[in-house]
Amino acid sequence: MPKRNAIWVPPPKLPPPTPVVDVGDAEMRLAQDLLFFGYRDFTAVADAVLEELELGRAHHRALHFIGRNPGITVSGLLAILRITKQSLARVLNQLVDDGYVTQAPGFEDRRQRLLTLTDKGKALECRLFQAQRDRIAKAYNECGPQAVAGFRSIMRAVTDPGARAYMDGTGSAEDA
Amino acid sequence: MPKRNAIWVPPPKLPPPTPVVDVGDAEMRLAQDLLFFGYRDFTAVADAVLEELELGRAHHRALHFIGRNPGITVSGLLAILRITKQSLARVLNQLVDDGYVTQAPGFEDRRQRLLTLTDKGKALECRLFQAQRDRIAKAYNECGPQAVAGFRSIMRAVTDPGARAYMDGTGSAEDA
DNA sequence: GAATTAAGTCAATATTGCTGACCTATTTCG
DNA sequence: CGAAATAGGTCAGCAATATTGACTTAATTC
Repeated sequence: MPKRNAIWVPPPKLPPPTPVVDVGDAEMRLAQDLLFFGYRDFTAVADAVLEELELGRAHHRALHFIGRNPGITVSGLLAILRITKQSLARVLNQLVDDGYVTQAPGFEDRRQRLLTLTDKGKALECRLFQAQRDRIAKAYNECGPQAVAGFRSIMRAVTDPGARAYMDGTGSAEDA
Repeated sequence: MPKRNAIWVPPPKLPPPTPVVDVGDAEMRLAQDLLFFGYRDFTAVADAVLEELELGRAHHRALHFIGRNPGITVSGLLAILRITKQSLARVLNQLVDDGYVTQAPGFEDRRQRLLTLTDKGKALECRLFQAQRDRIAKAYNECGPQAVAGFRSIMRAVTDPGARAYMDGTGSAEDA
C-alpha cells in the first residue's frame, strides 16, 4: 500500500479520546451531527422516486417550492434556493419541457413568469412528499406535540430572518 | 422573450391558493421547509472560512467526523458520509497533503488506516465550529432546554436507526 | 493456500453549482 | 417621451462533488 507521507510513522499507542473543551461544546457538536444525519436521511427517502424519473434533488426542491407557492416568480424561487439564474434555468427548463411546471406572464408586471405546477407536477410532488411525510409523521407520533413545538422553534431560530418571515407568511419569497 | 410552449396561454385569473389536503399535511410540509432552510443556513455560516482556504463542504464534513471520531477507519467515514470511496479519496488526500489529517495503520488489523486530525486540523475544525456554534447557542438560549429536548428527539426520530445508534455510542460508524 | 477484506487508484461520466457576458421585453422615472 | 432599471432568458466555459466499473496491494481469515 503506497503511503502519502515520506516518513511512515509507526502506529501510536491509541488514538486519544475526543477532546471536549466544555460541556456546552459537546451539546453543540451533537446538534451538528443531528442536523447532518437528519437532513441526510430525510432527503434520501425521496431519491428512489427521483432516480426512476431521471430527476435530481434540484428538481425536487424547485418542485416543492413551486408547489407551496403557486404563481411564484423566478426571482422568488432564486432567493429561496440561493442558487444562480443559470443553475435554476437548467432544472426549470427541464421541468417545463417535461410538463411538470407551467409559466404564465404576471398580471401587473408582464415581465414576470409566474410558475405553477401542472396536474402532472402536483402528482409528482405529492408522490415525493409521501415518503418524507412518513418520516415526519412517525417522528411526530413518537415524540409528541411538545417535542414538535421544540423542534420547530429551534429550527426557526437557526434559520436566517428572511426565510423565517417567509415561512410565517409575513415576508416575500425574495427575502428568503 | 422566447417561450417554451408552442401555445402561449394567456394569464389565468389568479394562481390558486396552495392546496392543502388536510391539516396534517400542512404541518408536514412546514417541517420540510424547516429542514431545508435550517440546514441551508446552518451549513452556509462555515462557507466563508472554507472558501478562504480553498476547501469545500465535503472537506468540512470529513474534518468534522474525523474530529469527533479520532482513529476512525476509512470504511467508517464512508458509511457516515454515504459517498463512494473515490469521492472521499479526493477530499481525504487533499486533507492529508495539506497536513490537516494523519493516517496510521490499525493496531490489530494493519490494513486499516486510522484517521486523526493533526493540530492544524484540530485548529481548522475548531474555527469552522465557532461559526456554527454561535447559531446553535443562540437558538438554544432563545428557545430554552425544553425546546432543545424536543428538537433532539425529533431529529433523532427522523434519522436512520444505524446513525442513531452511532450517535448514542452504542453502534459503530460502519452502521451509520 | 485460497478467499475475503481494507484501502488505494485509474478512467470516464453526471449533476449541480459558478462566473461573465450579452439579449429581449417591460416598467419606471426624470 | 426617452433613458435607465428590472425580470427574465441564454450562451460558453469552468469547478466541485458525486457516480460506476475495473483493477491493484497488503493483510487477515478460513
